[in-house]
Amino acid sequence: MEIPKTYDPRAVENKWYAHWLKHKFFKSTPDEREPYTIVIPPPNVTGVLHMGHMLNNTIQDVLIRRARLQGKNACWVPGTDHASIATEAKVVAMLKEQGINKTDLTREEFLEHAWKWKEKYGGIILKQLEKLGASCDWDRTSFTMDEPLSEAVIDVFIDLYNKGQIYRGVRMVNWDPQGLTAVSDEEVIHKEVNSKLYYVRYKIEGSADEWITIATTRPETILGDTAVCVHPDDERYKHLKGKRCIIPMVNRSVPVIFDEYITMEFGTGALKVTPAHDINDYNLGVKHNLEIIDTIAADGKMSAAAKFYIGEDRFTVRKKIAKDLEELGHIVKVEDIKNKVGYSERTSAVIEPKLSMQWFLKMDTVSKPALENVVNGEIKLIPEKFINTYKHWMENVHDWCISRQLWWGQRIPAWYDEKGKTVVCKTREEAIAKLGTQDVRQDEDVLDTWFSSWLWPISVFDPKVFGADKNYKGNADINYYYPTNDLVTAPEILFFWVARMIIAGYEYKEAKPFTNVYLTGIVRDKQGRKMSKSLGNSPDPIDLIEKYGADGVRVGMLLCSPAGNDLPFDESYCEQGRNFSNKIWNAFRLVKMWETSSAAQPQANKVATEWFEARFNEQLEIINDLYSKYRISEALMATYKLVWDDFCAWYLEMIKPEFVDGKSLPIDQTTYDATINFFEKILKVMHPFMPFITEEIWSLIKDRKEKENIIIAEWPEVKAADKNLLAMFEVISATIAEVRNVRNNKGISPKEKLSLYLKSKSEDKENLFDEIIIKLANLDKFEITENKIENSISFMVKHFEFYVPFLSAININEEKTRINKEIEYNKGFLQSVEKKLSNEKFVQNAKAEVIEIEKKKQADAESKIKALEEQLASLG
RNA sequence: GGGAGCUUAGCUCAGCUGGUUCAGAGCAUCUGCCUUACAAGCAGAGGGUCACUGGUUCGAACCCAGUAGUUCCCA
Repeated sequence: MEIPKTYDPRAVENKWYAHWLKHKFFKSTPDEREPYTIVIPPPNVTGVLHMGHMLNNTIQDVLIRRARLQGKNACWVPGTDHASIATEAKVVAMLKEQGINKTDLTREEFLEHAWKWKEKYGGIILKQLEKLGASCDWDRTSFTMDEPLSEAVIDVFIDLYNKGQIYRGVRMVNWDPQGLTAVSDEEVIHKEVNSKLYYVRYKIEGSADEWITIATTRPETILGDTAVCVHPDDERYKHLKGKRCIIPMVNRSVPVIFDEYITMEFGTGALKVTPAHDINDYNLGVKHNLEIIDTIAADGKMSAAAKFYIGEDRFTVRKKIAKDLEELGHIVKVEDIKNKVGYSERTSAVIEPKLSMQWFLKMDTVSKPALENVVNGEIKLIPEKFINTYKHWMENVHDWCISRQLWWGQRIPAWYDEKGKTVVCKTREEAIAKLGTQDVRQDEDVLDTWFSSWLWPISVFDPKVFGADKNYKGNADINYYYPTNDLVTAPEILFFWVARMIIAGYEYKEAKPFTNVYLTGIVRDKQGRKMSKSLGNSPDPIDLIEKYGADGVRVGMLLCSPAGNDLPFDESYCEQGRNFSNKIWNAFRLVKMWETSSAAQPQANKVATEWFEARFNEQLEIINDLYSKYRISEALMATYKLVWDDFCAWYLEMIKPEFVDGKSLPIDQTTYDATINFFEKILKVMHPFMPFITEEIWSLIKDRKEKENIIIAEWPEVKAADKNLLAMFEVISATIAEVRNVRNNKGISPKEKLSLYLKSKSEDKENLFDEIIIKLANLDKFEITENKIENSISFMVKHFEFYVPFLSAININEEKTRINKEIEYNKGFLQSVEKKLSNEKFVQNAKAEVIEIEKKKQADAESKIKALEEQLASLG
């Protein structure tokens, strides 16, 4: 059989993914095994796969595949969320292209278009996950607006309303003038920007020429001012008590009020108060009973109440009014200033604080168990540093604005009669009965998308949990899979989503939704910028997969992703991943090429197999431990080194048969069998990271039965590792490296055979497995000598002293310098050890073991120096 | 403005309760090799006053205080 020299992932990956699907290896149904469950953070239905998804889902797949190998009933539930704002915006844009205005459609017509859009484009991202190898149970694919899940959302709204946790009220909300909806506090991104601070003077009412100067970054809101506020202790303004001033342009008389809220040092110490357009001003307004004049309409343009610039955008007006005030003589000065401005997470529009009627969920009581159970470790955040952030947020949590002025989403089940009387119930019929009139109107708004996805870990298994029947015990799925095990997500949605899922878990299942929350880093480009579509600095993951193979990209992603740390992504990591694929592929080619013989197993091969067995067990234990701590990138690195260094570079080289007359000699059957067994084991350990290539090699390395696939194989068990053997191998490998070093330094070809002598009186060389050293160091002999060898290069490994004799004369001076340097180093070291040991306080305070160690260091250094000095003397 | 974290080799990161031959790994770099598994490779090597300053200690990358830089969260 001819095996290509380089591994080609393309054909292999499609083939195996189809095979896994065909045999339903990803499918999970409750049984007697231990469950291992992950629910996917549902990607946005409008989304296409980006590097963040790539990282996130690779980690989930690694965890799921390993659990599956460990014999657990692994269930990874996929799905998408309906992303109300983003999707509605997409659909509106699409309709616009077709010449249709949203405002010309009825709600039902619009939703019909939206659903069509969803059917057409909504599945793209899930298809892309297949390319990556994601082993989700696709039969369980959920969507937050699926009928049963939507019903669950409505049930929850009604339930919380009935419990008095949901209320409706006029509040200052974060208004997105582009999306034309309120957004929650968490959806506002504050950014520092360069602004101007305008100093504007207002005339004191009834005075000839007395003024009060305020400072503002938003002069366009002057038209809505209903007071000017100063600090009661401010000497500059004490005389204005009881006075009023005149708002320019609109010529409105407003009071000068006094409040300790004011920072005297900022600006002039006098604050203009616009209760309709600033949350702090709003609070002042409530306190001082001020008039509220809403001068900015929902679309960010000036309303009729403003009286000027009606219909013009707030930012245009900012420039115009500054100019007009200047002309009227009201501008005192203008300064440059840096201030924070809120932007909508969804549309990037500048958020406008706006008073409006919204629905809120009270957070104080429902959030209690969610705080408690993270602080006490019942739910673990990985890395732990996020507990601080989480705690801080939960302790200062605000009520959650859950209504959105959109059509795409679950419509709020609140009904009003013509007088505005409100009932909350599931159907119009119920509402009619309760309100006692046919004339009922349902609330126009929908619920925040997170108000769906906070139920996700429950609703994907059993949406009926939220139903009215309080005695409902749950279906087989929820009782088996819940609580789920791990959640893998980005820290940016810790509050949006994670915290709220925990709240819902305790509220509706009296149990946590998951045990571990693994928070990944943010994928950044080389310059440290977050990868985003708008910056165009993100590679297309699908292109990367084409180029390096899914296995290569998976490895590449994980190599640079310690938990919770951002990862500055670079394609070269994928290259490293691809190279790793190729390495294991070629190891496979080598082994596959061998023919076997019935000859007895040579001693060297026996030792080699025993060593690798020990090494494998030692490393597997480390790898298991790293997994248990969710140190995934380190588990990968340990796996990488086990495969590349230990298996390929050492083990295979040790047992590799010689090439004679253009043909490999056969290998003995015992060693061959052991090697295949090792190969299978390392493939299993690699499989979570590199599912495709491991499945391919697994299928080729041995005759397999139908459905005998690595994806459902068993994770190897750790057996005791022979510590002595491992220690001895350290000496062997160091010896081989020293000989190779001699070659390199002296410019001797690797093909030229050398001799090696060990200075020893005893027979301890036997333990050094001479055959292996002879083979890997390319020696013609390896012997014991009682005396030093003339004209040779010497080196030491531990307490062993070696000689490599030379036919040609060696440069004595060079050797002397080298040995002297080494003596010097060892003497310096010895000195530091002796200094420690002669320090009374050290001897008194240090632990006995530590002192023992120091004494051993002393003895070792002394004997080494002695040996080196003898070598030096022998050089004359 | 308040809070949290980070700063170790050119890059990305390890370094457990302070104590094994004067800090480890991968990549990158340099040198030599196209040695019939792999040049997407092999063999070897170099590279760090552990951000800075001070303190505690017999002993500090690790503990404490301060300074600087940086990231994130909240307002």
